[in-house]
Amino acid sequence: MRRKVTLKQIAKELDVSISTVSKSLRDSSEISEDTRLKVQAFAKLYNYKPNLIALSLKNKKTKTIGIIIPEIVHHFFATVISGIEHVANAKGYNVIVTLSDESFDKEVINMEMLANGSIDGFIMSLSKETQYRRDFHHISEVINQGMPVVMFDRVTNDISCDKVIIDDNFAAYEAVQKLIDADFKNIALITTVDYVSVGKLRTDGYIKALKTNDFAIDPALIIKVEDIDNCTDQIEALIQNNKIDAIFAVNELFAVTAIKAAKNQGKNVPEDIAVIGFTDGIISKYSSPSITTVGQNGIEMGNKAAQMLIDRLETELEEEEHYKTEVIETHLVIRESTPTL
Amino acid sequence: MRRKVTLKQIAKELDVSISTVSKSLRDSSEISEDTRLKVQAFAKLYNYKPNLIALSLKNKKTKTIGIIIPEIVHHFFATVISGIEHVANAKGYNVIVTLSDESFDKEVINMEMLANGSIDGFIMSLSKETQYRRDFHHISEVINQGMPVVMFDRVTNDISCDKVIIDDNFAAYEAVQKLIDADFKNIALITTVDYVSVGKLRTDGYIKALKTNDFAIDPALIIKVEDIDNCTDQIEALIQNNKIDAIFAVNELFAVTAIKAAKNQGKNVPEDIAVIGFTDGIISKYSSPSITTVGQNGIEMGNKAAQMLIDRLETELEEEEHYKTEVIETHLVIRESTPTL
DNA sequence: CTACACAGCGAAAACGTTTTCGTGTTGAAA
DNA sequence: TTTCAACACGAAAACGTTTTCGCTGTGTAG
Repeated sequence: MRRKVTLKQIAKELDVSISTVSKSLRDSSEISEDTRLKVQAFAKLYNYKPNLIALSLKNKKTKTIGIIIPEIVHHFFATVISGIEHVANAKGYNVIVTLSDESFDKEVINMEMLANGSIDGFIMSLSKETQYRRDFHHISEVINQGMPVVMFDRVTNDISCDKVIIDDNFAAYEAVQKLIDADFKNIALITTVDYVSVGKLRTDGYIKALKTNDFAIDPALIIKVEDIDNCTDQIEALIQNNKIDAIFAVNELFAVTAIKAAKNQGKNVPEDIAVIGFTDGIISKYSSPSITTVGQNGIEMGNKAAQMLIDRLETELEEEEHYKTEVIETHLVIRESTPTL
Repeated sequence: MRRKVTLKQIAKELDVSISTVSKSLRDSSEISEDTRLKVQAFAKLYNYKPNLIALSLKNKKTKTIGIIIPEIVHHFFATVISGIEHVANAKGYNVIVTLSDESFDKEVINMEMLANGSIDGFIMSLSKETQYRRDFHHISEVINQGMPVVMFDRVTNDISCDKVIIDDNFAAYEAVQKLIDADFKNIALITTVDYVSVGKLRTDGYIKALKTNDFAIDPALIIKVEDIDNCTDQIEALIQNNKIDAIFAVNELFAVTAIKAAKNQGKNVPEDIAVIGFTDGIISKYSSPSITTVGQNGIEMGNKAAQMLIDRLETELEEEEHYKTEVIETHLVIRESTPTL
């Protein structure tokens, strides 16, 4: 077992000083060609690689980005990580991932953990509980210490920092408008509880679309799901309502569950009920019928977020503040769960 | 902007030595209660937290686990990460995730990157290209430097280290046997190219089941998909074969694609063709019909892998070698794509 | 009164780098 | 022969910790 070799060991072996070794490896002109080549050869032989921890300590830069997301098993978050990782890697950064499990406490703990030197900046999406409690002190604290933060998707106005979002409200509005244009009259909404920021925004978009077209808002056509893991009953109950000819769901899961519920009740999608979902993930693509949905490009969000964070890290000169909010374009992905619109 | 406070600053402020501050904060008995309380109060006020990078350098332990996987947008890998992250977190470890994108070079680069001090040990699953080239020097090198490695799912016999796998061969065998028991006679196989280790093992399991039951191996019933992103045509062609009454697919994607292809050709699942897939992910659950599949518990694999790695890290005393291979139980998840078996 | 134990604290090394600032040697110019 | 520049290298500081060891002063026992 050959343990990793250090500058000190090379120095000792070649009977020169540590400085000489370091300089040789960095091709400093201070060192004679003789010594330089000798050192480099030796270093190559022993496969010397600088210790990144030591470098981090010295440079006060870790070249590492910390990510905090609610869940990694959600396809959308996985795509965002993928997006972040790719641009980070291209720029020489690593990525530490931690999960909040939608819990405020875990979010705080992980954040404090990473803030103590492990990373140069954060990219994060708020946990449900954090959004519910509206307690963001951990985030402002980190920002106050001079560590940049980029928030994506689930963001808050209470913190000023760089953000990457989609226009949830408008995207929902557009989707519902499509349904209205296709002459659907009784469009139901399956959404989340209001404190989930994106859920609320999408709900607002739905309402806006109805109002714009002078449709009445019928509470019987709207359900707000509390527990996403047990939404089936609630959704089945909704679909009992025979008035409904279309459904807008604020995520894939609600959409596919609605389709299954409809089938169970002998209703065909899209003939009897049209369905539009939100998020173009695995489910929408492989469901039968496949689901028309609002595509939010997770990869692109990740790319953008990483880009913004790294930009801020590498220009850190001045311009604190002057935060930007990037809006990623969405687009309706037309599939089989809607008739040709 | 209040930057993070260090021992040195506290020492200066209170006019004591750095050692005194450090000892006070660690409740050393060397320090008088007076000084101790004074220091602790000050530290709390300024929210002192030790710099983890400095600690890592000093202790030669980072309390961080490096993960290298081919892709994060695969649900299975996401669940494994989730499993790893949870036990790692519970034990005070962080998790760095890097992606190989199925590329040998990226796998090597990321591995070397992380090996230079950033982490205490690896958990990894081989990229396709690495499996194809059978070049594992980067891994043996890391192990040689005394850094423990745990491989999961896509492993190789060429490297001896701790491993977490499922019994792919047996699981496939069992699944196919179920189909045979249910009196299916012409069972097709949709698998990957042979160098993908788990694909090969599952293929072998299929063949074993057929042979055990004195079924002929019909090459016309077996396809090996090269490009997973463009498997549709190949699969549709297979299903043209009207002999086929059942299909065993080595992953979810092949299974769902087969079902769609069957539908397109007017064949009903499971009435005309039964389908069993592999991996119990999102697709199997939400597809219509939902898919009977071999469940491999990613969370559990992640848990186990993290457990094994941390065990090895924290007993590092001796017992190099003595590597274990843990086999995680699989189970057939019965759903709608097979008739009641 | 002497010796000694012990409490309380600080200096310094160590982890592995990079970089600034000397310092000694050589050769050439004056 | 003296002076000075250039060259080649080393010492040491710095990043932020923890820990070992040594030092000083006080109090107590002999």
